[in-house]
Amino acid sequence: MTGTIGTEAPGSIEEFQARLVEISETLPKRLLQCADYIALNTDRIALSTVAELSAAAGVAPSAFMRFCQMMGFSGYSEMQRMFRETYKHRWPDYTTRLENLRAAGGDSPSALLAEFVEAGRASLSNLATTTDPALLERAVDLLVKARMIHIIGLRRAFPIASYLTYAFEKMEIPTMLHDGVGNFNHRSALRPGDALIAITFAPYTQDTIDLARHAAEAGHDVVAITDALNSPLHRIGTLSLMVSELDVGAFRSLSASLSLALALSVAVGARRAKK
Amino acid sequence: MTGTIGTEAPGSIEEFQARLVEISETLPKRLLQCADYIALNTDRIALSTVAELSAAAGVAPSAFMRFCQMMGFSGYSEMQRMFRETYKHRWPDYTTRLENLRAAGGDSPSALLAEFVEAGRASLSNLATTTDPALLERAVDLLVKARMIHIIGLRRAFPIASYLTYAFEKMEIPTMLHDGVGNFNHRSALRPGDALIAITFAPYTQDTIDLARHAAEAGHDVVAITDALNSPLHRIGTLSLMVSELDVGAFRSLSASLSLALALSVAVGARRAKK
DNA sequence: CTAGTAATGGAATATTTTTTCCAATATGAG
DNA sequence: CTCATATTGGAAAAAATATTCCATTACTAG
Repeated sequence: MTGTIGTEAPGSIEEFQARLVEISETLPKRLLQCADYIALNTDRIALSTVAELSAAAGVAPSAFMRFCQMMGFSGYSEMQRMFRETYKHRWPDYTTRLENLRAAGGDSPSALLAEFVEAGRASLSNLATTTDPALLERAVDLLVKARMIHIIGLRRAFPIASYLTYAFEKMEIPTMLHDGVGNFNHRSALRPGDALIAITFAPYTQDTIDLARHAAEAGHDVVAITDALNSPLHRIGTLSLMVSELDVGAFRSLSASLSLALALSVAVGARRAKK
Repeated sequence: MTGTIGTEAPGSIEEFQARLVEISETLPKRLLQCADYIALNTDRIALSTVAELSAAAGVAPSAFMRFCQMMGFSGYSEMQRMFRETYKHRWPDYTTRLENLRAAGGDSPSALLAEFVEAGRASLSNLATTTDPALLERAVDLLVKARMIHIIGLRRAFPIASYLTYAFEKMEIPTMLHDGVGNFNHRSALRPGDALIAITFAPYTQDTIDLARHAAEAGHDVVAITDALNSPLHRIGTLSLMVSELDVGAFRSLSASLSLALALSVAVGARRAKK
């Protein structure tokens, strides 16, 4: 038996890679094959079985098994678990985390700020990895064609609606924000050729849904910005853009939603300016 | 047996999502629970076991199994295989995906999105490292004491002002948003013991500065959220919190400002609830 | 209220995947 | 060349996981 005992299992991808380099020096042929393959295909570990990986690396499963042990894990499962956990942790559960914080008496404003910053960063990464460029492109197309752009987003979605309005206004694109002031019903302001951007997140706001439905039935293009597949807007809208944002307690940082909205509006502005 | 036969299994995430929406209409309670959970956590399928997912969705494993069949798969394994295959090709790795987004180049929507995402992430990191915990703490103190919290933030700062208002409202803290609707001047609404949160970034909005000055002169506590030392608010406010946000072209992502605002309001809410 | 049908949860079974073990093979020192 | 030791591959055992089946419960129409 070759000495492996006494070494801790890597707890992060960085540690994993460090260890990989370290042991590569002293590995026999077959195990080196494993190491080389893994060095190039680290990200396959989370999704593949030993059988698949060993076949791809050109070694027997049992050899691969030994490789895992040389890396400091008890076996393949433990190694895989590390990777899966890491990938899942991109999406931590903030509600419980916040409760823990509070329980530990750490609900100082700066601790809260740290949580919001974290949540915001995670939401942004997630937005970058899940957004479909083609869909975004199509949304821009619709809005470039529109004679006038109507915007609705109430309560939690209101900051986004208002920032969109600000951005369009600054680029001198005809825009109307349906803000509900005075409880006036402006739905008849939608004229042929107009488009609507509707924004709502769970729990969905009825007025937003109503206007979106009305617009869709009247034949307007409706670009929906919402949070999930089962959102009512998804069924109504001509096209829906999905943003999932992490909650911290009962609140959402909105970072991702705002970035998406802004990218959308600036792209529309740029394309219009070209004409 | 309920009719499922004859439907092809979804072969891509898009098809999967379409089918999910489609069947959601007709699903019984438990299966709907599965659908709702999956709608929000689609990306977990590739990495989790039925046992984990069903537990997370709050249903029995067998119910989850039936859900998979309703989706058109022979079982969970087949469904999972579809996701694993998809992810093998485009693994949601932040750096790679960001490059993909950028690849479209120029002012394409996805390249812009990448810019905003990056700017947002950088601004958030910067916020976390530059914010002074003691200052934040003092701001919270001021606001906890206040009889009523007035909020002003116009134009570019309006989304932040409105989200603050939303947050305070949800926590049942007496709040008034000075939004400028109808050009009414609500400055006399400031009563003894009230505090003001004033938000403005360069180019500074005159109305915001005016109200802040008025409030300060009348002896109210003014918490300023602004962008630089030379901001007029900085001289006026009792206390000012600084956020520097990166620009993308002429626009700002607002991620950092919103996170700061939210942390502030939640901290105030938490402290008030304790009393 | 009742019968009939659909939905549900849990336990039993089947399948896949991991892990261990051992005999066969290679390697290197003397 | 030979022995001692290290390495390897395959097959059997163990563990984890998916899937089916069925008794029980909840609905619904009459």
